[in-house]
Amino acid sequence: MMSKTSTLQDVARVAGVSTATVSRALSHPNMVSESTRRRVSKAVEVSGYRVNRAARNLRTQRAHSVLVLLPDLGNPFFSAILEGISLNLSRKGYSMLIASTKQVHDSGERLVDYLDDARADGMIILDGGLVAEVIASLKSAPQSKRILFACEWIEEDEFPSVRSENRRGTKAAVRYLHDIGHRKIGHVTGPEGNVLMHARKSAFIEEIGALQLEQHPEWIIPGDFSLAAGCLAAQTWIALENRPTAVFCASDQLAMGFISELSRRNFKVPDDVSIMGFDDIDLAEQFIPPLTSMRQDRLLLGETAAAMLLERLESPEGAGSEHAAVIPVSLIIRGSTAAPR
Amino acid sequence: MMSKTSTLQDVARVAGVSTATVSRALSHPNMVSESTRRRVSKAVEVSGYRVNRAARNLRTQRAHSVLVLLPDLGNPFFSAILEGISLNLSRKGYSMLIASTKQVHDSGERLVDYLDDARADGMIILDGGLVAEVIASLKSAPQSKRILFACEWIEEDEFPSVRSENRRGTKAAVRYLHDIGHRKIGHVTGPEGNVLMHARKSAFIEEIGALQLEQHPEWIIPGDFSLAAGCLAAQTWIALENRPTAVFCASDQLAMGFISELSRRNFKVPDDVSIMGFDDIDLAEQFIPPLTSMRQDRLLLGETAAAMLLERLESPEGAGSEHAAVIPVSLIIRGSTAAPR
DNA sequence: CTGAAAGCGCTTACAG
DNA sequence: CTGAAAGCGCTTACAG
Repeated sequence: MMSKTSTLQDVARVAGVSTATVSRALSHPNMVSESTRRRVSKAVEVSGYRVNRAARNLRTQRAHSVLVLLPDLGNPFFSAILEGISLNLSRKGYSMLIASTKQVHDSGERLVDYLDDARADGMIILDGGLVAEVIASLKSAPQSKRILFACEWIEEDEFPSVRSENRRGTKAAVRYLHDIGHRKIGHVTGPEGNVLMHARKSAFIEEIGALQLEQHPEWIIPGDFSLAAGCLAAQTWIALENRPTAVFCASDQLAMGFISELSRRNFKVPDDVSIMGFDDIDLAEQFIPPLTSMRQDRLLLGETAAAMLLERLESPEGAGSEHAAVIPVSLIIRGSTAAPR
Repeated sequence: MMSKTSTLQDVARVAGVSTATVSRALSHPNMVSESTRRRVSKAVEVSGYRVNRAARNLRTQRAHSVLVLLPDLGNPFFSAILEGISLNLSRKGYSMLIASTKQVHDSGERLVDYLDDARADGMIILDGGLVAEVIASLKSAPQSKRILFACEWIEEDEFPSVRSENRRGTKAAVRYLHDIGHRKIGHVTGPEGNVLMHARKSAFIEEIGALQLEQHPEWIIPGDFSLAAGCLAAQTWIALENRPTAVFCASDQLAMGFISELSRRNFKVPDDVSIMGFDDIDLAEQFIPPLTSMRQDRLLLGETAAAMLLERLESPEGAGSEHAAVIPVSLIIRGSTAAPR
């Protein structure tokens, strides 16, 4: 091992060939002879050579890295998605860059700068709530094909995306509650304006209609995915004269907040009301009572997002890869739901 | 805006100066005249110029990015730390690269490769559990000054680190339980071999000794920071003939698992036993009962780690920056602890 | 299968 | 204060 990292030149000298040959032996092994390949790899070992990525990136005009943009780095919901993304990126030799919408915005940077300045080849956006101005700039950018949305998306279906089965999952949740005997079913929604909130809420209403169940506007309680909103929603539920016997919450955090507040007010779940969530976060299983939920496969969602983006980046122009992938969700039945009394 | 990103050359042509001057106007504005500066910045605007990072990185021999290494990307405990790191990195124009120990290991990559191949200037390691072989390779590497541990660390104090007040926090926790009247205090530990586990456990034992409280080996229950381990620990506690009246858990997840299991077995917290955790994760406040905990300022921890690393990277060689920073913890008293009955 | 040479887009001594 | 020129470490037509 040398203390100064060695270059292609060093390897070439040791191997007694040109730098071109070393480069080929490393990147396109089948373009050189067997014996050359061996001498080069020996020389690489001896000198402890590592390719200099900055040089390679400059020469090949690729960054070999992808930016993942989160609405909020502090939100643990994304960690499994990141793991999936990272897994597939590293398999293909790409690095994963992380930034949060808020920080990028605060720093005055433009999002497309990451693409423009050769820091990243593409980006995966996990935030459907980008301000219109940013979206407009992304659309008009010549690099718009290097952008993919995951988990969330934006209304105009201009960018490819990967998402969970929000609508089917919601309908399956309602049907499940119906199947175990509930006829009065409420819903706590996500934040106003959010695409997931909208998908789940509209699917909820449709399924309630399809099952010809009672509909009351006050049974749809506005929330925002958070624990705190779940607590407030529980208070709203308690204050109702005519209460639903089951409540489908748009997220597990909502459901947990809802149950917490109920328990504080001496209501029992599922005896007094069945509560279920969406996501199946790690904690759902450990909650008291264990939470019935609609499981999102966040790891697979991340893996798929990375795979789709790389396919688009590496394929020559308009390779007919799919525009949207939908990841199946699955119903996980636990103790927070039961037949109405 | 052009469809092809423009280069320094383009800007120079528009501004009617040399590329050297454009470069200076951008990087060292006070090295050029006022009027030149203005013409250049106008030309930059017109051409939509963005510096090409790969070229700059190659030329300056810096990656302008830092690798953050996590034991497990799926673990939400780290998200706030990441946010802190990212905040300070982006302020200084650095990008944040993320990888997990497991993935790096699985892919057969060596950790130092990130430094060797010019992908990152330095790294922040959030995993004190690296295998000895990897640690040895890090130590012997010429780039060992570009590595910093955060949150966790490794026993031999060779690398600079940022950590929370694990020992003081633990002692303060025990003292608090003592202050409200407990004389029989137990502890659920983190995973065997973990540095945090060791720091907290040994501080626990010391403080129990200092307060001259009862000591029973079976009151120290082995765990591993997880919810599941907390459940098991509760079973162990239930099985004891002589039970502690308060239990200090080495993590909030442990405490939550402990309480969940107790509640399943019809024990009441804090009536039957006081339980407290360590970390003060978001959920602690919403738990039933709300969890008393020792709060770690994970955001500050991350910010400090980034600041220390950058200082070392940017300062000429052995700038006398501190070797270890310790982030204060604070006691958050909630409903899961009370005076013994 | 291999080598000489050009060039990716910057920054920075060096000279003026 | 400014410009011409070298060079960071690679990869890849091009020619043989």
